[in-house]
Amino acid sequence: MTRARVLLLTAALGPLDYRVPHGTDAPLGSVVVAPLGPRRMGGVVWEDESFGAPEPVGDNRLRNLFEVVPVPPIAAPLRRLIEWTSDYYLAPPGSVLRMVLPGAAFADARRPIIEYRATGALPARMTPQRIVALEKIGERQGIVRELAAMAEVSEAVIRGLVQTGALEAISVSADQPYPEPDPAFAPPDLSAEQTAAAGQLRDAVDAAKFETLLLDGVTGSGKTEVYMEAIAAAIDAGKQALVLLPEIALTEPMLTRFAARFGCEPVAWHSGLRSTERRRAWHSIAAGEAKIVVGARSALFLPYGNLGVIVVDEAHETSFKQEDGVHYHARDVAVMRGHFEGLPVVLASATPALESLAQVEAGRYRHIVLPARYGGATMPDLAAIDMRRDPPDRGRWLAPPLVDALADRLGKGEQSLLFLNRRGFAPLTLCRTCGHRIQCPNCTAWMVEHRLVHRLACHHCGHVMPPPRLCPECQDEDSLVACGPGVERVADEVALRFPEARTAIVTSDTLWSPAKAAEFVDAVEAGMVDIIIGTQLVTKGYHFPNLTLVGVVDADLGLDGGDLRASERTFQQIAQVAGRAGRGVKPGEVLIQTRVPDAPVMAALVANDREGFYSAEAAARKSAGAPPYGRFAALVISSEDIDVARRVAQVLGEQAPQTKDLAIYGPAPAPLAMLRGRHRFRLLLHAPRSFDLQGAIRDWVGRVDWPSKARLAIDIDPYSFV
DNA sequence: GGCCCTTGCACG
DNA sequence: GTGCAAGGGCCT
Repeated sequence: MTRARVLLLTAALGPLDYRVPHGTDAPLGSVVVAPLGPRRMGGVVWEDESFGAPEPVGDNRLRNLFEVVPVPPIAAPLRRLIEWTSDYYLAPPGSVLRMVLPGAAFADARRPIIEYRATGALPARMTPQRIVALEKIGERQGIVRELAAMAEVSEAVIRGLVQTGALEAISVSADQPYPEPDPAFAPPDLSAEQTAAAGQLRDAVDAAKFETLLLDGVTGSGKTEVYMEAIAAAIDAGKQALVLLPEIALTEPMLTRFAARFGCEPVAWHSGLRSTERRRAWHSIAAGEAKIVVGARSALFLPYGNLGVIVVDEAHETSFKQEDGVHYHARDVAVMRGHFEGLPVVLASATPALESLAQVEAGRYRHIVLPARYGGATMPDLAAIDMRRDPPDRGRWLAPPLVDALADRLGKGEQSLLFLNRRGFAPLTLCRTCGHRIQCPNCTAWMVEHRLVHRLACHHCGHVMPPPRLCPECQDEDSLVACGPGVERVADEVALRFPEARTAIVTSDTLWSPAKAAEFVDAVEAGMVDIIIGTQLVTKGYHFPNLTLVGVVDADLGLDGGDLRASERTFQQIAQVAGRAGRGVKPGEVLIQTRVPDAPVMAALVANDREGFYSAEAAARKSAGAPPYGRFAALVISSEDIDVARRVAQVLGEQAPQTKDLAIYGPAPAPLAMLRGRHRFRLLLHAPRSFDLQGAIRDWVGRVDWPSKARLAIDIDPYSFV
């Protein structure tokens, strides 16, 4: 009789033993479906020695596996990566496995899926819901659930439209192959420096050995063209290439750039895919057929059949750190994947993370530098506007020098970008009469006014409400005032000052789909936009040659909050957005509005002194024992019942390990004391690099018994301190 | 005694 | 995660 130990797709369980039915073959790594109580559950056949080698269960308790799923087995290096991730981030292995095997893995790729799209025929009975639904769906297609989500109506409305013939069924095949990218399609015209860098990357890919390469080039130096050569080398060798991007919004323009270089679009992987696309992509990736995959961090765990290189673009971006579920950092796990799979990992950035530079210094990463912009473009001029000396008018946000500069560009027909990392119209609504501030009922956060859609919204839980006319506290009429600026308010000011200017607001609210993102790029490239007002969404990736002025509306915004990376993040964000200016023949100018022009980070930006900033920041981190020279972990205890959360946090605090090297702060209410209706208490751990932080946490948490109403989230190497 | 709700635990 | 059984409270 054959047994198989199976890691199931559930967070609650370790590996369980099953019987392999006669005539079935289930080698290590096989993807299987197993019985679990009354349910069927997916899993992977695993080594007996893993997860502390639990005792095998008696033969009499074994149940038969239901089936071995006809997909390629999960290879040993990926199994090791799953174990490592689970171990390092103290996450259940089943949760990590979920990222390797999403539902799409179990869907039969050969079976077509029925999607629906509008026929243009209108139903005899038109209801308001039906009108809205058809309008929102437009030309798009999808399964019933997706269309209902798109149209923000119930599935019944969609089914009704199918009944009346307003939507027609189309059978979509999920196993059509993707077109093959051609490495020789449009080889780029590289500068000498780019050629040298590309050569190093190509050699690393050809060597097919683990190595981490930090591709460090100023904004506009053509890093993308360089790493595309590494990808070409992988394809030449018959292998796959993975490119990780920090945001979904960047994938669409990147697909276009890849199509220009390789003759066809690569395969995209991100949370916005429809189920048919997801199924097709997963199976093609697992089969080793999808040659280039461009995706968000979740693409990192997919079971590539034949991976040759991983590129992490904008590798300094903190959005690579997952903040819920498994708290992994995709940049760090990418390096581990390279280690287990024996392949090179390229980290590309104009403003590398201090962590990456420390690895270069330690001799673990190879440093490849592109010091100059491509095609003779010069770096923009940066200057600070001292908001204490040159304040904007009352109730305005743009200082006179910035207004003058905008007027100048408008006169010359050049484009400008105003950067403010704040969505909506105003971050706070206040009652002038009683001082009441409108807060989210579920979170310790203010409701943010979004005037374009006439709503107040919580940016943490998504709660929305219409803006009240009366103060909810004192019932006074028309006493509520908006405090502080968001991008919409800056756009209002621009419209007031320059009524003739054509503006575009760019945030996740306005660029919520790939199509919208493409529309925006087209409009700017066609010269249909004079002034872009945007959040961090516009700091990266875009190349608009006619954009010559960047205004940073509030450079100090990221500095408060006591985050250990606040200075680094501010430097990176402003250097990145500054990099949008002067990418063509016309030189760029960057004006930074700040109240603290003497702060080291502002001074370094203006003096274009990256080295100085990094070495001062590194010294400060070193003396504080902060990352990358020391380590943090956060334990967040949460419950809907504040007393339960407080009590559990208390008990956990009392049981804390007492070790010389480990400092424990708290428990204290987390900075975001309530989130999505759950009260939160936090313990912050700080230790030197050499300390076994995970081991200590494992022992500690294991000693405390846990009431079912309280939840514990463990965040190793946290990036968010709320 | 019977019914409902909560809690704890097994699930191989 | 989810289903089930046991335990406790409370109504009839």
